[in-house]
Amino acid sequence: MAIHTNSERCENCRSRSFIFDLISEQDREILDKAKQEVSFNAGEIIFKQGAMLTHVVCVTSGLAKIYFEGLDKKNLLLRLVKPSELVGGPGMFVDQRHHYSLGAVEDTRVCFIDIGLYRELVFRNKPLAHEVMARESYHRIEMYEKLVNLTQKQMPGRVAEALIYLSTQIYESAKFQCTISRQELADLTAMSKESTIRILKDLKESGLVTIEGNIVEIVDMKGLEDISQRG
Amino acid sequence: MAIHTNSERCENCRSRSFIFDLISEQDREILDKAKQEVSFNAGEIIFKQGAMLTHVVCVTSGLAKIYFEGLDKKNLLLRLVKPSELVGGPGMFVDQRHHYSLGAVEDTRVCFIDIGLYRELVFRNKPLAHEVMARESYHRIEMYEKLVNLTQKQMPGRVAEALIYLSTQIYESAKFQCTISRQELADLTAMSKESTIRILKDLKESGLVTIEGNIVEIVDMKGLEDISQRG
DNA sequence: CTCCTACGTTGATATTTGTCAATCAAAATA
DNA sequence: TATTTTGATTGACAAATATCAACGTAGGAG
Repeated sequence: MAIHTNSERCENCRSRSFIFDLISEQDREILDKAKQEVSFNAGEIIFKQGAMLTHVVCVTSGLAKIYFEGLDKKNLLLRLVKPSELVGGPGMFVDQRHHYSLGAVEDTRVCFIDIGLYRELVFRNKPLAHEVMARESYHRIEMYEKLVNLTQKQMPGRVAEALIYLSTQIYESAKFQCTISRQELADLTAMSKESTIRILKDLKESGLVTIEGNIVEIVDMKGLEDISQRG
Repeated sequence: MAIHTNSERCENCRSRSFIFDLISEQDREILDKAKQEVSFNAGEIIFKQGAMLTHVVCVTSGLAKIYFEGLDKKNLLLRLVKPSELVGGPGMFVDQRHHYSLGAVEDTRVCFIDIGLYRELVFRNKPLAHEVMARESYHRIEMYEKLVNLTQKQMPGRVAEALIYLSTQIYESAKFQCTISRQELADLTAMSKESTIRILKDLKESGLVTIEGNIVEIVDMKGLEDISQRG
């Protein structure tokens, strides 16, 4: 972990958050000066469930995971976070604590934004307030769907779903280097690492995907969607 | 289902929503005139997943359930809603659709509030906006916990958890008449009806609860909490 | 270079959980 | 009253899934 005081100006940052474009000129100036860019190595924790929520975070490069630490050290991977995405944390308006952890999957850079400032920005800029509300709601909808996936689908459906998610939402390609580990894939689908591996093997043998180490290619997207939907 | 045009004034309603107390005098007047009280019989649907989101709903008497309709007609019961609780629906700021259904568990009365009006109230009254945000966030936190409960605990833990929830949050008594059916209890814990019944029997035989039909009494709360926490 | 550790993989086995079928009781209907 | 119908219950069984143990492999530390 290293702090970069001389980080880029938001204005020129290709991974800046949507918030920058929904606030006043003056607020942009303030935000630009206040942000703190920090880089994390793969595997490091960016913020930790239970800790005080002092900042929100914008990922500027790399890949991070939002995960919930459950029973017996078991983690539930809620979603992955790509550059330009803002991670707030629902504790912001509740108890000033983090209710999940954020960890670096790959080497990752993030900008920290003070929570007090962020809150002010939200209440000072109506377009931002609308957008924050909409995104909050959107994530809640995603959550319901995740809940159904994990409780009503069995393993092949969940893994198929996860592969589609990785391909379309995260790596944005039918063929991708899967930078999350098998354990993390297991945490994403709420199953054991061994079962995850076995299902991957099955999908491979069915000819729906090819897998060489962590290089994954979706060969038959239609077939994969069938499995995902059937459950 | 029957419409009551001459329903009580919000001002005198003991089950009015928190929103009434966070808006201006004039807005209270407007809200009072605009609301439409409707009563539903047990089992009836108040609004349906997928339908256009035209109103938010405040439960004024009875008991309702928020549930997600998943695969193969299987429902996931997200939470129960008591009088004075407001049910918005996350689609409000997204796609104007309901992303879950609301159903009457007992005979239930609700007030419908036009979504356009509600939105205006939220953006016109800052205290309300804060509160709505806070509640939205709170539900999201609950969601994470539910996700862990359902994916990481096994059946006895889930049922114990559900009974504690019913006792402390819903019926507010150690001994209560469980007005939700075994099927609904199964939907709440994401398991089959038969398994739910078996676990209830186990808990009864362990002396943690007594169950006579739908009268449930928690005898050993500590023991129940242990089972719930252990998973 | 070698050891060590973390990750991936596989097989055998045990546990958890769901499904199916039958029965019973209570409530609704005719 | 007789008749459905619905919800609750139980047992037997099958399917899904986790756990345990063993082994390989690749990368990092010394």
